[in-house]
Amino acid sequence: MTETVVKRRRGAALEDAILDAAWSELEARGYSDFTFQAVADRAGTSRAVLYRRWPTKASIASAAIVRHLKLNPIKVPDLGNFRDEMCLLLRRFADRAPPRLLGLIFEMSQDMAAEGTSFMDDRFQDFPMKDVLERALSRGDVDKDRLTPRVVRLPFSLVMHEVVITVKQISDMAIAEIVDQTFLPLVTTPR
Amino acid sequence: MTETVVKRRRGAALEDAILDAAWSELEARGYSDFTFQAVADRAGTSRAVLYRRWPTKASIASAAIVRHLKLNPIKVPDLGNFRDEMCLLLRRFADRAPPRLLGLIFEMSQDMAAEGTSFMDDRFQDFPMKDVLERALSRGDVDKDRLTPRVVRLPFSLVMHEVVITVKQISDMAIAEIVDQTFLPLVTTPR
DNA sequence: ACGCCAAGGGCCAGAACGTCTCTTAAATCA
DNA sequence: TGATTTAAGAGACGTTCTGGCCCTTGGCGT
Repeated sequence: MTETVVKRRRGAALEDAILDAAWSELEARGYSDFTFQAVADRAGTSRAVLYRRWPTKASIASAAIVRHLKLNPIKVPDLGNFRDEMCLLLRRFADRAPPRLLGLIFEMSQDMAAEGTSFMDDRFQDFPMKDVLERALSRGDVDKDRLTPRVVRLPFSLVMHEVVITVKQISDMAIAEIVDQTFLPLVTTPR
Repeated sequence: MTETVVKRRRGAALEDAILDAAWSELEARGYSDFTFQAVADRAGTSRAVLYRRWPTKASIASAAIVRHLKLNPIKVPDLGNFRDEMCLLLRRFADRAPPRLLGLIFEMSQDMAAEGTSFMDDRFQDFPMKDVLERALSRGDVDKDRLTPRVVRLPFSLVMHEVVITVKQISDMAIAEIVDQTFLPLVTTPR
C-alpha cells in the first residue's frame, strides 16, 4: 500500500505541479486533445483549481510552454564565427521541441489571438539570438543596418515552417541551407 | 415560406454541397469551433452522411479547403516588373484564405505526412509563381543561379508564418517588407 | 417495375465543458 | 495556541458534441 498522505499543495508548488502535468499532456496528446479534465486528473487535483487560475485552454497551455522553455534554456557558446553559432542556435531551437510540439504553436495561435496574445510575444523568444548577434556585430560579421526585425526573425520562421510542414526533425543540411542561402547573404556586409 | 422541396441529393452534388457548407462554417466560426453537427445542419443533411465520407474533423476541413483553393485560382497579370508582380502574388496568396484557416494547413500536414505527401509538393504550388519567375528571368530581373528551391519558397513561407502566427490579415506593408528586405535582395543580380 | 443502396432523421452512451456547492486542510493572525 | 480566513479538492449539474447505431424512404440501375 502506497503512502497516501493527504498532502494538500498550495501556491507555487501546486501551480508548478499543474503546469508539469499540462506539459506532459501536451507532449502525450497534442493541443487538440488537450483537456482540463486530463490535466486535472494527471496533476491529482480538480478542474475547479485550474479554472481558478487559467480561464482557457490556450492560457494554461501557453503557461506550460513558457515554463518548459524556462526550464530548458538554449545556450550557444562563442564559437568564434557567426555562421556556426547560427547553425548551432537553429539546431538547438529545432531540437528543443519535436515536430508535433512545434505544430502546437499553430494550433494554439487561433485561441491565443482571441486573447490578444501571440507567439511573437517576448516571453516565447527566450533563445539567445541577442547574444549571438552582439558577438557577430563586435566581430564585424554582420551589418547592423540590415538587422531589421523581419530579417532577424527570418531563420526561425523558416526552421519552424519546415519542421511543421514536413513533420520531421529538420536536417543539419537544411539548417545550413537556411543560414548560407538566405540569412547570411541578407545580413553580412557585402564585399 | 421558402421552397422546401425534399430533393434528396447524391454523389458529387451532395459532396459539393457539404464541402461548401463546411467552408462556410470554417469562414464563419473558425476551425476550433468547427463541428460535424454544424456542418450537417448547414448542409441540411445528417452527421452519418459526413462520417461515411470523412473520418475526422481535419479530413473534412482540409477537403473543404482544397476545394476552395481549386475554385479560386490565383492569377497574376504581367505588370511589367518583378517586384510588383511578387507583391500582388503574395497578396492574392494571403487573401485566398482567412487567417484562422491557414493554421489548418499545419494540422493537415500531419495527416499528409502520414500519407507520405507534404505541402512542399508541387501540386500545392498551384499559384503562378512559375509564370512570374519566367517573366522576371526573361526581363533579366532575377539571377537564375540564385533561384534555389528554398529561396523560391521563402516568401510564401514567411507570409504563411506571419498570417498563422498573428491570425490577422497580413498588411501590404508587411508583404512589401518581405519582398524588399528579404526576397529581392536574395534573387536580384547584384550590381 | 422492382430491388438495392444510401440519404437523412433520430436515438444512444460517453466525454468534456463550465459552473456550482460543500468539506476540510493549510495559512494567517490575534 | 487557538480562532479565523483562504482555497484545495471532491463531486454534482445541465449542456454540447462525439461516434456510433438504428430505421425509413427516396432515387438510381438493371
